Amino acid sequence: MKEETLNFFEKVYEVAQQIPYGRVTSYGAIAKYLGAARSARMVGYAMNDSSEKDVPAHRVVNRKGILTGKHHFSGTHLMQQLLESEGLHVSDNQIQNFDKVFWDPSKEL
DNA sequence: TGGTTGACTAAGT
DNA sequence: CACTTAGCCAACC
Repeated sequence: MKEETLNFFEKVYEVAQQIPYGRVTSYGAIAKYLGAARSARMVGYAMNDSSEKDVPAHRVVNRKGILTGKHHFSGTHLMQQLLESEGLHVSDNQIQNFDKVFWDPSKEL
């Protein structure tokens, strides 16, 4: 057995890792998929450990498509660069065509 | 056990 | 349309 926490956070990582390339989702969408729609804050909080996980945290933004968590990344624009590397368009910390690239786990899964 | 925290969201001003 | 306030809930100390 792994020493994984087996808690809410683990679920977040599971879903985040399933985000397809070139797509993004919101904290609330993940939280909702986990059955805790009102725990969107927990999702972001969980992403704090994403550094040690294989979680593409850069694909997770708030519901407006803004890179709210970019501040937690190593570089200032690392998160934006990662998204642009996936073919996304980011401007002023906000993902362009957010509704086009939005990936809802509740619908896709 | 209880209080603080936080990468959110919705509603109000 | 932009900023402020309040509600939310699980993890952490």
